[in-house]
Amino acid sequence: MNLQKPTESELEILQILWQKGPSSVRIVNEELAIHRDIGYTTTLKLMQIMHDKGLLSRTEEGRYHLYKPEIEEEATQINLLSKFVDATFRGSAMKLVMQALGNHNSSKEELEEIKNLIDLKINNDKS
Amino acid sequence: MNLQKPTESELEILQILWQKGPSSVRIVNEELAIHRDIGYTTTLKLMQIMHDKGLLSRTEEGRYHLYKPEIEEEATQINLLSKFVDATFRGSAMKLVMQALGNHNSSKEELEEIKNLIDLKINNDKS
DNA sequence: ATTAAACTACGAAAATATTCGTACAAAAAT
DNA sequence: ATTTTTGTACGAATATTTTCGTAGTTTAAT
Repeated sequence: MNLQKPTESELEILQILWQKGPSSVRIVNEELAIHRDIGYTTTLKLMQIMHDKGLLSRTEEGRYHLYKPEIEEEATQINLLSKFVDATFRGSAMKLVMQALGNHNSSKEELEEIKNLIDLKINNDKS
Repeated sequence: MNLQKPTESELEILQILWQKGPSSVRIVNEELAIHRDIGYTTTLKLMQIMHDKGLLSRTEEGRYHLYKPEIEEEATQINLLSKFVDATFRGSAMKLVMQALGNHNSSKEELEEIKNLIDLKINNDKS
């Protein structure tokens, strides 16, 4: 299995690929360039490294390559979240949740959704 | 203000100092050494660098130094959390909360506490 | 009064991560 | 047919973070 921690740059690239689906280096680079200064060959090199590591697979489409993630978005999020909770909240997921709820505006609908999830958990624990 | 992102090692040290209060390099090093292999001078250097950056202040207590954090635990958590949500959950704090609730066992009491927090938020938004 | 132990300071090596230049190949435009 | 554009490959420079060795100072122990 592949549960190594991607670097920050790698995560940026993964996000783009998870969002847009299999993409060429050019597409990814254009997306990255919206947020920061980055050269084409830098993106290329990063994606080649990720390919070497097995984080991305690729297929030749004519003269360019299409890259796609080899790790799943949700599994990766869970993995990173668990490390983040340990490092930043000394393992207290509850503390993190409270902070997240306290510091972000969220709609009534979202909040109700979370309440439902909690009720579900409470009821599950009963049985 | 000081809201630069501490490195992983720096965060480990901050956690120890937040937890145990002002401490000497030796104390911090002993704590770090529980979890991983690390030499005394490595910890010393890290703490000196953090002092240079203004992350830690120190007082001479006889022949050694007592270090203490110059940034607050909660403010730092909020700062890191916001960056983490952006990088890992593309800004969706709700997604993060759901994952955190879904993947960590938490007591009925804690869950009730969160429900209360949510109700509070919902009512606040009404007024 | 020597020696050993517990410190700090600091340069520099090692490990990681990021960035980019240059070389080269293939396709598209002129 | 040349030139320009759009790709890949890859070595190497930079930047950042982590690690530690060595030197030197002060205190404690023999």
